[in-house]
Amino acid sequence: MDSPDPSRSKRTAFLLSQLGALASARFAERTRELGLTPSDAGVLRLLGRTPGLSQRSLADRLGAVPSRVVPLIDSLETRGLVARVRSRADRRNYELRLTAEGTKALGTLRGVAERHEAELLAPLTREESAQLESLLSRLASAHALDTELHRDMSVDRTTRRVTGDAS
Amino acid sequence: MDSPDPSRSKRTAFLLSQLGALASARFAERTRELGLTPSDAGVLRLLGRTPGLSQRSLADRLGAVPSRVVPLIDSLETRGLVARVRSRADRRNYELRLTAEGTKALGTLRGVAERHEAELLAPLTREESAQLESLLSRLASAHALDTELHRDMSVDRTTRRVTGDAS
DNA sequence: CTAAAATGATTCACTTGTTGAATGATTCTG
DNA sequence: CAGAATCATTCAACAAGTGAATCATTTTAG
Repeated sequence: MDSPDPSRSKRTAFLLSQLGALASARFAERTRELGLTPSDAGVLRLLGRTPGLSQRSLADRLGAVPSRVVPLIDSLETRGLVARVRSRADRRNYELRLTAEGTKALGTLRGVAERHEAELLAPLTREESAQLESLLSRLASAHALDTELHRDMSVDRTTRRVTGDAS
Repeated sequence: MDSPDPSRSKRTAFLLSQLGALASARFAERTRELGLTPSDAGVLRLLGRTPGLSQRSLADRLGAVPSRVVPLIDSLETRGLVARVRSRADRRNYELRLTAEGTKALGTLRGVAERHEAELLAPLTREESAQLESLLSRLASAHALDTELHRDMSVDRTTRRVTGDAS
């Protein structure tokens, strides 16, 4: 009717959403076969990189709320993958660490992630994959989706409190 | 420990998930300001392209289950954006069409989608954006994420029924 | 040093989005 | 015409996630 060229642009964002959903769904399938959720995987990865984290800081780095972390760690602890030990320095919080089993699971998970990536990028050549990664990487950092979710961003918590008072 | 190069590859899929989630969230924000959900937007877009669709075929193209389509259309009908008229050929199903208001909303939505896309791709040059679209496009079609969600795929329903009997 | 504020973990009630099974009306098949 | 299939609908159930309230502990201020 009014637009002679509906295919020009304006579908990249849509493709990004679709492919992102596909990637997430496939990854979820794969982790589910290991008895893990994607959130579980995120926790293991984070604790592998930063042992001794408290639930609060884990929540921050995960972009989650503390009350959500509780059942997450509960389940991992029950299955013997993560251990809660009270911090001797500050007995309010735990120091979360991977158990030997947890470390093993993390290893398995890395393999899964690699196969997942390989499958997803199979239609592209090595060069194209590298190009894609470079482009996505730039988008991610430009949009402040840093390596982990909004890293520290201690502003957030403050803001939340302040606006909480204001409303 | 065992891997000397943790940054080699294997994060493209992760980036894709993250950026996809970001794109979806931003789009949801924008549509919410119009009083629409992303699902609403999908329905309007589909009915704009294919008027007279039944709820069943709409569900198929949306990748949703029919019972989910009911409240979706209910809400759009209540707001006067979509009309249900009984098919004279087959009085079991409706023919769904956009009202004048619905068509207007679809127009607004197209503008929103364009601004959304522009904002998302702002960090890239025109060339790079085109490159990205090309790569994503190839990934999408290679993974059978065709323009719309799994197009017809009448196999799906059959399979579901068959495996339902088997289990 | 002690009272008040802040912080970490936890619980709980609640919302939201989604699903599968059962139902009624209509149409198709043999 | 009788039975199977199909469309729309309702409903109960479910998972994920959130915010508010609570308790123990630590920090801050007077």
